[in-house]
Amino acid sequence: MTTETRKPVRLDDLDRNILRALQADAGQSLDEIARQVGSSKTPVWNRIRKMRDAGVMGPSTVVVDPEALGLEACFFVLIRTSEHETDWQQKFLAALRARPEVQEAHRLAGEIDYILKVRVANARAYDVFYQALISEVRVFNVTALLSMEEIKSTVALPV
Amino acid sequence: MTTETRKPVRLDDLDRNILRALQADAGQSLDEIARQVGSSKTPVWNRIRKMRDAGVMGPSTVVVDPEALGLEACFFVLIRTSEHETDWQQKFLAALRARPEVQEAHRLAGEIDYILKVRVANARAYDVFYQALISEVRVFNVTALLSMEEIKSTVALPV
DNA sequence: CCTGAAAACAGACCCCC
DNA sequence: GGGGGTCTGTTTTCAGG
Repeated sequence: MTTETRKPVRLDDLDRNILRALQADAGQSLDEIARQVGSSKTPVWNRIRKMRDAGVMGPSTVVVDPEALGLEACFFVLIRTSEHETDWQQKFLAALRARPEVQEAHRLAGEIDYILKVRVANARAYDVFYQALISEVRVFNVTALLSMEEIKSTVALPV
Repeated sequence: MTTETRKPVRLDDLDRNILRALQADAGQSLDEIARQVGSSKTPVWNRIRKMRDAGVMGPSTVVVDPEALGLEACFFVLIRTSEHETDWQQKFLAALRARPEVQEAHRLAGEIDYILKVRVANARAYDVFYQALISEVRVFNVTALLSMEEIKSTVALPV
């Protein structure tokens, strides 16, 4: 069993400023971040380490342009189901996690049970995904919303 | 005026493997990436530079745990509007881009015109956001879907 | 286009304040 | 807990095959 790091860390202004800088560009040098937040190398490094250990931030990643990979279609999928047994749910979650085209999956409150964000090459590829999904698990109703334009997409949280 | 980098770059297998490694952890050393993809430092570095220059990948970032920042509520907002003049649209887009709690905004095909993903501290904070938004621009119908559980959330695209 | 070495650089850890 | 220096490893560059 993996020990989930769940320490309740208090973040002060310096921590938050560092997070902001790292979210903007994680490739910056410590000196540069230190300059931006009005501090010096060592404190910045100590806080980064602290926040990493506490699980406040995950590993750094690069954001890749989907179009460069030929992923030109983005769907939001609204799912209603009639099944709510743990058994069904486990199977459904496993299916979602296994599919790399699913970028986000949330269980919702209210009439709609789940929402997915799915990135695929085109409408045809979405249909392949959809058929595969409903063959794995029973769902009651599925609505796919096709994105025409990505107005905004950011991984940065307001710090 | 910024020159939008829009070169159509062909990515071969080595490029894609490098992207996969960087998406998993952008903090790895070149040697380690080179080892993973079965190549050597310099070629890996050349391709990274090429892809950066071509805009295939953006700057590296860190993924921050929303709960650590006290952002415990996530809403998907479905918006219908009756207004479709460019003037209204410009104002709407500007409002979305200006609000840091909006993590994603897409213009959709079909009955629903827009979908937003909004991260806030709690339901109260969402209402503040919502009231502010509808006071800035007229919308016809708004449905907010509250996320109960984030089943999956990844920034990594299938490469 | 890759290999290997050399130079510039930044990250990790120290002691002192 | 922050300031500054130092050592180590990494990034970046470049000559050569």
